[in-house]
Amino acid sequence: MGSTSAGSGSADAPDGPGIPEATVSRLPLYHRALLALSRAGTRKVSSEQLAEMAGVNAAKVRKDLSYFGSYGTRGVGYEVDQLLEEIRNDLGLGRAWRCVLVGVGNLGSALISFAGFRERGFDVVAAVDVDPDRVGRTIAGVEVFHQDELGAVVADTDAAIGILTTPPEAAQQVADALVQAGVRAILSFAPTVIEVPDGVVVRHVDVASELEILAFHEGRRISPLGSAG
Amino acid sequence: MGSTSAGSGSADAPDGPGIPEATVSRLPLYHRALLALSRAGTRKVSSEQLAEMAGVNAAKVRKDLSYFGSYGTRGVGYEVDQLLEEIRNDLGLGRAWRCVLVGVGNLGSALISFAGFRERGFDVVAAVDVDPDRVGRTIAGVEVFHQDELGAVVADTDAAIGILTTPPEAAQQVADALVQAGVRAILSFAPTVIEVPDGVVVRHVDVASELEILAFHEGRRISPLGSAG
DNA sequence: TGTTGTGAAATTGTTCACAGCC
DNA sequence: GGCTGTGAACAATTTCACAACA
Repeated sequence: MGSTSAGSGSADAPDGPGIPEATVSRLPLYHRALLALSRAGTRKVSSEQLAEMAGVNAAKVRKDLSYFGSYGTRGVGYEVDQLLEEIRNDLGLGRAWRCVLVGVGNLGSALISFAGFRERGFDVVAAVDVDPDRVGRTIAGVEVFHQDELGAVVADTDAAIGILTTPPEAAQQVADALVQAGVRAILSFAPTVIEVPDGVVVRHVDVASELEILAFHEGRRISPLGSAG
Repeated sequence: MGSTSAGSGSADAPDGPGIPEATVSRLPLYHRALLALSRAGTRKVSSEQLAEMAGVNAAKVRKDLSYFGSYGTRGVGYEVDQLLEEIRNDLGLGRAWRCVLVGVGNLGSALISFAGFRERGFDVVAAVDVDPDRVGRTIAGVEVFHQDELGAVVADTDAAIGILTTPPEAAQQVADALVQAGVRAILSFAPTVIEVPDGVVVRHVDVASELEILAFHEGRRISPLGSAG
């Protein structure tokens, strides 16, 4: 997951023989849990507790963490701040990540205003749109430029991540422009497939698909099917 | 899952020995592709073409579809409208799904206003919030009630799906209230683990986690690591 | 001929269970 | 005694490759 993923799913990652993708997708859960523990002043945590907080099981926690080395103490557990630091480093959260958002509609605006990003180290440093009514505005301190200037905006801000919140028809050409501008990580909310060159990572968030998956399960509950045709 | 996922992930599904979860998560992709083909007037499609449109490979398409029976013709391909109808039924999209949204902040408001839901058969029929300033308002035709009335709102609207867009601190108690009210499918945007009884399906959309996963890959590109400590 | 449907193989991910260590 | 780290067993998923068949 892709995913999945959240509904998620992603293109090939250029990581060679490194960390399993399933493990990578759980690192943010561990990170979040450790952050809460650290803020609460907790010093030690067992794989069992961490698993509970992350909503997975303890064996998975230990296996996942083992890919990064041995950070625990047998008979004791993990030192919260040390493990947090390790995962922060693995996730590359020691720095602030600059993001450019493309498509300032309802969702795009909401994402710009969403404080949770900055807290976690992701700064939306600029936005672009094609609509002249939106260009020139400032949303939550983020200036909106014209989409034609995307290349210059990426270059000026040195953004590493593109957030794609356009309608699906525009998504591919925006992705092309982002890649052209040097962006190699894209988070797309557009419900369409995006083709990118090797080395560029795309992750998808598709809310309607998530609802459809829920509907699938809900529909099964009501009429279990089993035989048809 | 990749993404997902983008970031996704879900609780146990109550489906018995039915369709693999990985297959279920791809049905919306096929649905979307088939819808586009149907609208374009295309009558037949091969697993190869469908795979291209859905961003997967052909073997996967054939295997996935085979769980639902034989809808293709050897040497020819699949009949677009017939397959579309089949997947519509499987996903339970023949009907409109009523959704209640909890938490009318930036994201919640944006989701209410997002027309894409209704197009795909998901109606947000009511919203609730704890903030007195928000209660009583109407957003894109959707009335906002007080969260204390959640049970009554669910009962009155007969909503089957809950959309959870509260801050993480409130997520668990809202989920409890939704379950209490009879909702058995929840789409949560809150970055926290949610516990629900067996039979209730939760899917998570966690945007910050998706960004962290992108950051992980991006960080690896720059400094491949390989040896530490 | 061209494409599906599907067993079998390969790969990836999860869980078990226990040796090793604090 | 308790908990990590991990090889081995198991399960899920993907991919291969080809027989079946319109």
